[in-house]
Amino acid sequence: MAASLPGGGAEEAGENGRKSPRTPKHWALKERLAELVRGLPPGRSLPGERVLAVEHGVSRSTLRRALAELTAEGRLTRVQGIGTFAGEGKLTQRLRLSSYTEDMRGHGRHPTAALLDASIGAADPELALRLGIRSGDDVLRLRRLRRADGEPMAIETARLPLGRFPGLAHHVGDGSLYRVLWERYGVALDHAEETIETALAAPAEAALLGTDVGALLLLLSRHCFDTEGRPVEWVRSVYRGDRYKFVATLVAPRTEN
Amino acid sequence: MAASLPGGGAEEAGENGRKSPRTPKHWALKERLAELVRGLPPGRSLPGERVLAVEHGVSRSTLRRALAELTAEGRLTRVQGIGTFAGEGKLTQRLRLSSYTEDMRGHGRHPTAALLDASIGAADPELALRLGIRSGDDVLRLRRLRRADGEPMAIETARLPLGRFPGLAHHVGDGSLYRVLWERYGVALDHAEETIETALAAPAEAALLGTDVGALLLLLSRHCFDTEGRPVEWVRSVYRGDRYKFVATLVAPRTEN
DNA sequence: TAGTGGTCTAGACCACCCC
DNA sequence: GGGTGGTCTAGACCACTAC
Repeated sequence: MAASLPGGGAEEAGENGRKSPRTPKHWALKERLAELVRGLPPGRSLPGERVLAVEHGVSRSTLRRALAELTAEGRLTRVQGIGTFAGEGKLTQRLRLSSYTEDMRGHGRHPTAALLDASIGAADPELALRLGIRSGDDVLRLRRLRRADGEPMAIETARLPLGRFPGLAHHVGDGSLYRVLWERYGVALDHAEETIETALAAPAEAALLGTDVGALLLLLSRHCFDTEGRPVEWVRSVYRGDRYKFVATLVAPRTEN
Repeated sequence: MAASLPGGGAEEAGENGRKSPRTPKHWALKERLAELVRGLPPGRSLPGERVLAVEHGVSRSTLRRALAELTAEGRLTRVQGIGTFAGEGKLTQRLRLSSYTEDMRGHGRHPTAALLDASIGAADPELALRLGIRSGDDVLRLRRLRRADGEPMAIETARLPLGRFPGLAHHVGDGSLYRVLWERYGVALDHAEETIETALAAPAEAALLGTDVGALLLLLSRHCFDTEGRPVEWVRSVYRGDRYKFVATLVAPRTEN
């Protein structure tokens, strides 16, 4: 199978005569490969880059750009030294307090959380504001790597005001932090403000998540409050954009027209 | 100012002797440029690519990769034929039913919505399932381009079952669709399920949004239901990932321990 | 050693905008 | 014409994995 792609030049007249947007070669190639991948079962391996480039009549760089886009979309998985494989599709996680474990179980996946780091530091002014403490106060920083069936999925960095939770560092493990807050300190979470945006993987994150540097991430920032309205923690989580999507239920305001 | 970057080769011993992740040149360069951009007011222009590449002792390709990452993060804005400029930061939109207009006004922005297309087609099996109709039934497809202060921000494609809303195509304009549904058909939205994931800009989307092909997007899919639990519309929206973030309020379940 | 993917380079050429 | 950013190429070299 060969057949080379049309050049990047303008062509094809859209409806009405409105000029259609230019389609770069890498995008046309991406769509062609997407069609190919669609017919493969997840995990099935593809030919090497050099072979694919020749087969489709493009340079390796152009081929790599198309593959990078498919990888970002979760349609391919690539491992250095091993090969390129058909992707597994995205997992859906509900946007709510304390949901990772249940959602993964709901998908028939085995979730684990490894504590990467638990350290104490001083709050900078911004963090102090968020946690309702004074700049310089002690803050406990917990860093976890979440996996599903052993596959790295997300990095979660939580920060809590240590003044409210003395000795907390000795009580955290791989289990539920919220359970510890309730059982040892009598603090229950009430609500949180969570923002979602895109981000790119820094080298350290890429290493932990097993992605390339610059890979697409979903960045979730969660600001949690207890039943008295006091801030309890500030969590920054990055999820693999190629493996995750989030779902929320929206309710119409009562005073709707 | 010059000083070239360290090569991509392994080096530097991290703390403890744990091997630190390799930092590619483009990432180191990105961080260096990010520092530079941080000191600039939004809209301030940067030197051209060729100049920057020489200044930092890298090839134009590597420089471009660093600039692409900064652009994806919203820290730079680039326009072909014009130049590269410091970015404006991200806007925050609340995740709720019917919020774009109010949220933009809340930011002091002037929101507009242009109707790109209103057409009638037959539902494919998947869409029919979502809209609670039979495959092949008429579906109204509405496509809007949303802007803030004239800047393209999102493309919204809504699909509604025409059987429930006869003549709807003649009553839609640039105003609120939900208002029309209520005033002419007595249908009020009750709730929706909204999923959020990442996506890349196809050529047509890139042209409308003024981004490059392959630019980072946030893809929101909204499935709306009326007060009787019947599906009312299916909306697929793509927002510029470099300009947007979303925020939701999460509430703890009552039975939380 | 030989395969895989990942990085970086130098240079050609194109599309777009403004003068 | 001469500036900007965008695409594509050919090739060198690196890092990782398997045998």
